[in-house]
Amino acid sequence: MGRTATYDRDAVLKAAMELFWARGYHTTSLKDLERALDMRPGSIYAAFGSKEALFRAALDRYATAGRSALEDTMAQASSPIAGLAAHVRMLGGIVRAAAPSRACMLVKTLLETPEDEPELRRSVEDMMRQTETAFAEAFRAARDAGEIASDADPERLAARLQAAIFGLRAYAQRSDAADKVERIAEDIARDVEALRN
Amino acid sequence: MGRTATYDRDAVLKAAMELFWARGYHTTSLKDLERALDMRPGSIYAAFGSKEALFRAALDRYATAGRSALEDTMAQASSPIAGLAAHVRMLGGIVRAAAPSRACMLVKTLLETPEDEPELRRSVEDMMRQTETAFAEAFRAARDAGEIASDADPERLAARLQAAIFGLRAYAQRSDAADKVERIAEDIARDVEALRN
DNA sequence: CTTTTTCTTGAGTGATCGTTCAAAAACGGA
DNA sequence: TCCGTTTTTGAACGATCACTCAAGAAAAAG
Repeated sequence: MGRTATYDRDAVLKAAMELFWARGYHTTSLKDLERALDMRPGSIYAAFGSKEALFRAALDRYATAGRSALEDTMAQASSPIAGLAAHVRMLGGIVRAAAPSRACMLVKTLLETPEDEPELRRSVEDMMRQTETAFAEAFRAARDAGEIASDADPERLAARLQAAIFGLRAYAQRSDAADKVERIAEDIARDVEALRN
Repeated sequence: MGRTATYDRDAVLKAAMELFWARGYHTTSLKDLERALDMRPGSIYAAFGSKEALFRAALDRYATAGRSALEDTMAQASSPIAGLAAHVRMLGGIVRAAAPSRACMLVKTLLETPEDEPELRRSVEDMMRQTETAFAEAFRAARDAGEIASDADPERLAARLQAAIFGLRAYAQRSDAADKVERIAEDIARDVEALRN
């Protein structure tokens, strides 16, 4: 059956994701990837096809992990609003965590992707929309359960929350933001909770 | 006195700013700049020294223009809070305006600058701090004038507002965000106004 | 007009980019 | 052990990167 691969595909994808998340797409060279993945160019191309395809796979892994983290938080929470608030507070902890970057990889990609890369652009926006839709569903559930006002607009609240999170995490990228980020996250979380009847 | 330069330095800087703002630092090549500035590499290097130096000059121009726009808005407003709210609403109009990008150039730069470019990073963060300080001064003036609560924390409010604006403009970079951005801006503006006594 | 000074031009530099591919290495099956 | 298959390796490729500099062009000074 031929030689068996020596690498763990998911571990490699994770390493690629962490490197791309930290450095962005254009500032990450194949040399950087060879080092981080401990693979030679031929193997990388046999496994993933191209730098851009690898990036997309890494980005997809990032978005999927983020969504499942949100799902877990929501499942553990006592109510939709409590879940969303807990999610925001968790994000406020990024300044203490040792993550590759404090900014969101989707936002970083959106901002560094000019309009001449339409496929990548569309992928990123799709992934953002999926998370925003999850927010909207939570707000809708909260409304239907009577937790928030019956005339609340789930889509509008979801867009606002996503924009607030984008800002929180972009702000967190500043090296002098450590103490302020948790306060901002707390403020956003309380705004969400303030929607309650 | 020798040959006189054929270009207008400020017009060139403006064109460079617009190109860098739209495409980011790493995705803008010298070929792109030659086209946008209508200058050959020798002239560009004689005038600005390096691609990075030109970028920094363009970034500085961007930040200065943004600050003076804020000052103008504040000067025209009937009160500090009214000025800040007007500023946010003006930013909500970026989706209709024909700007090089809807995202903030400072945020784009912060997110695409890895930690191995410390000087550029520090410049960007300094410029962000200047704007945040302007926000804080407005909130302090509002507090001292009795427009908002006497126990309000100007620095905290300023950090929160800046994060909200970062998020608004990052969100606005999405191609499907047109109708939502103005609503989000309106929400942020009303939050600012809601601080009033 | 001639000289002097400054600016502009654009071909060319070495380095690095993403990518390819022939050869070598490592496995399973017979 | 030998074969067939698959993976890994790393040198090499053309393209492009930021950047340089000798030569030409244009202005001011004499």
